[in-house]
Amino acid sequence: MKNKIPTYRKQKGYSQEKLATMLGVSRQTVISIEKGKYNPSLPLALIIAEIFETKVEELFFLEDSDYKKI
Amino acid sequence: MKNKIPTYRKQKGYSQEKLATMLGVSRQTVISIEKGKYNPSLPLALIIAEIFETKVEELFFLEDSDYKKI
DNA sequence: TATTTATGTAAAGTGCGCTTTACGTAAAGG
DNA sequence: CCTTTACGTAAAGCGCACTTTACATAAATA
Repeated sequence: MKNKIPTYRKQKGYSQEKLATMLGVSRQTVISIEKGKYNPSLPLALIIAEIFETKVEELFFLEDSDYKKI
Repeated sequence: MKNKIPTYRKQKGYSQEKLATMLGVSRQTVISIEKGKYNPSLPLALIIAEIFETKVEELFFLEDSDYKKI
């Protein structure tokens, strides 16, 4: 899964740590999600979309590998 | 998290097993997600929304308990 | 130069998403 | 009746989402 979180985050002028605090997760979690190391849970993805005033589909993108994994 | 999956599923005339096959997951997974026993992964949620031609936000709803858990 | 801010990696632990297998129940149709 | 279809519960196992802690680097600034 790829995502546009860094773009939206910088647009708002948030650091990774600031965003982590707003989301109620660790800074490591934000880093790992931005880098695509793993996928956020659904509740977390919904909250991220809420914070950036957009939709989950606008922020996260399935890749071929995602379809195969499930 | 609550969801509208049963409604959309019945609208399409799919059994839980049929939906599970389409999603590439087990029937147990569909049952558990519909009943709210646990949340689908983000890739799975995106694929479900795709199948029902709607958005993740239309299908899944955060509750107070979700915000507290994270 | 020393410190602060922002970003990144690594590694070990916990809980949950999803699987498989098995069993139970109710409705519908042969 | 008997079988099929659809839905449901239970339980054990695996891998990943997320945590915490520690350490590293580069840029900005005092």
